[in-house]
Amino acid sequence: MLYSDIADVFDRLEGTSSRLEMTSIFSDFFKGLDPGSLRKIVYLSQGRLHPDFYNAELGMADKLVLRAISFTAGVSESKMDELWKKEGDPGKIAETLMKNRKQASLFSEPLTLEKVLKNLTMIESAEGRDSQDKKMKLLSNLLMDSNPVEARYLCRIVTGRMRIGAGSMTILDALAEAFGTKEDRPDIERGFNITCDLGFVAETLAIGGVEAVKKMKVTVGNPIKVMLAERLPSISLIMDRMGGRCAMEFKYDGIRVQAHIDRDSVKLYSRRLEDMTSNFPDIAAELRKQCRAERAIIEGECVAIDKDGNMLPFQNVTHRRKKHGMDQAVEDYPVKIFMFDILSVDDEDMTLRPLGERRSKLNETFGLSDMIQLTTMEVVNSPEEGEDFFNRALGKKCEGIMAKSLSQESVYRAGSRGFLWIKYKKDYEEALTDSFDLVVVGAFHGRGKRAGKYGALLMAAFDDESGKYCTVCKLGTGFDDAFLAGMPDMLDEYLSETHPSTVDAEMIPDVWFLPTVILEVVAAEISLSPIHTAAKSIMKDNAGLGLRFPRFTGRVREDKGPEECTTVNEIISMFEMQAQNKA
DNA sequence: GTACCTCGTCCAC
DNA sequence: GTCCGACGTATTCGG
DNA sequence: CCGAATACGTCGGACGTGGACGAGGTAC
Repeated sequence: MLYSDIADVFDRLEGTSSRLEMTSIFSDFFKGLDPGSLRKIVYLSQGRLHPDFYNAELGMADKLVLRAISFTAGVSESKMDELWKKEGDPGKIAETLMKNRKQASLFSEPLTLEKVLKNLTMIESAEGRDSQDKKMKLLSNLLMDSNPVEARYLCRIVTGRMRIGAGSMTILDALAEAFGTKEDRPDIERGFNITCDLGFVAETLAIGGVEAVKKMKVTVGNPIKVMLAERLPSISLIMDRMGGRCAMEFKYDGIRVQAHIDRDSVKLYSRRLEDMTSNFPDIAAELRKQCRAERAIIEGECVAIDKDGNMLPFQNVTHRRKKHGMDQAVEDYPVKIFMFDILSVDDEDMTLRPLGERRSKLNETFGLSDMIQLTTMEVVNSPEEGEDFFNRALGKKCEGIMAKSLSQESVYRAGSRGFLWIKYKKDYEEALTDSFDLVVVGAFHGRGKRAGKYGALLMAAFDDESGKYCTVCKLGTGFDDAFLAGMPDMLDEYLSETHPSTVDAEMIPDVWFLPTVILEVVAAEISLSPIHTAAKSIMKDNAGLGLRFPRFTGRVREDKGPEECTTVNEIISMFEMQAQNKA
């Protein structure tokens, strides 16, 4: 099969923003494919070579792809750099350079799907000495034989950013249209949610039709798409939405784990279905010990604790995400798991049962211990009770709460975000959270749909002692299109050719500004930062303070001069306050 | 050759 | 993780 | 009563901090 046929379809998809049209483009294309190719093409259309959970990556992203393009087209690194800043998309750059080249290579053969897959697979498996060069040349080898459109999507497949506007949900629509009817769509989606393998679902449909997909079962050992929660900005809105009554649960600040217990083997999967068994061997063993069923799938949150069993901030549990020296990490960073759901017990699918039933099943299936606990959960009947519960959650160092519907329809909706579960954190309510007035000291060029604009800003607080502006975060979300478009007008008059002497920064932006413009920023919390310079080495050696989940509130503080912005001292006291509240 | 640092990539949130 | 915008569909409004 | 306007949910794609790790470079 010719790769150009596939690239042309991607090109047509990118040309429309209508999901209905994308669906029919995909579905027409799918119908003509043999099942094996279909499977591979479905992966490619998502910028992948395998399903999400596949345990190997290409190890090639923007920078390495740019190197491959520059090697292929014979363009200097500095020219590449300039193009990268302007275009914000390696695919576009490759396309343009392929258009401009004088002559396609003389003996070039048309690229086939097989050839593309072969090289991509080799890129994936290259490792060790000179592997970066090898990866680069394997991609270059493909680009050499590409026409401009083919080159665009080769680069995008490798970086995993297809930018065709069609994600897995659109593919599922198309699969239903191609191999079934609209009524089959829920069954097909469920097939995806319990296998997590879009290509496999496509292949199964093409071979055995909807009947074959309906036969797919929740299986211990195969990760299931996790259920996600919607957000709402206040407890009372949540209670309205829930019809005045719901279950509330502490929302722990750790890593979500889906545990598959099967006789003597236990597998742990992350939210994005990566295998994390080796990272929490203690949890895996203890779950087996406490599980009274032969087989089960449960979900919980793994949280780091101190020696007294008190919960620690998120940063601690991330030390468990390592490959080497796990034994030491298990000792140094003890954890607990708080279980909150059960998806299967002894081969009985629990996902379609209502929440209450699942919770009782969870209770009766597991014994508890220091390491294995249940999330704190209560039935809440009014906003006041909800507020009270929320405050108790914060007191226990939780991030906030999850509200869960108690209706009979409250099933485990694998793979979807909906109002059956609603999360609430303190920083969702602006009145409850501290905001920061930070000065813009630099900017980064945007990528993709922000190409040619500033994609993010470098933000700083004022340090009265040194008289310098110290960085605390980048800021790249909360901007609407108008603000994004107006940024150059607002900022460019303060452009500085060099790193301003008044700015203390280790992170180097694409452009510098003289500290002038102040924006209001909210964040979830303040964390120790290895890169930001505010309060450097004051709280901890070689660490500064940074913001977690920073976003723009939409307010430009034109009323304030730069020296009136939030100070480093204020951030230090907020950080101390935050640590105190949690102790 | 080794020890250490930087850069890029990936993934948890 | 947060956030914004486009689309599609359901619901309400107005002639 | 029907077409137009509005409201709402879904989906996709921008962007954030921080830790770990592998590759590659450099200094000794």
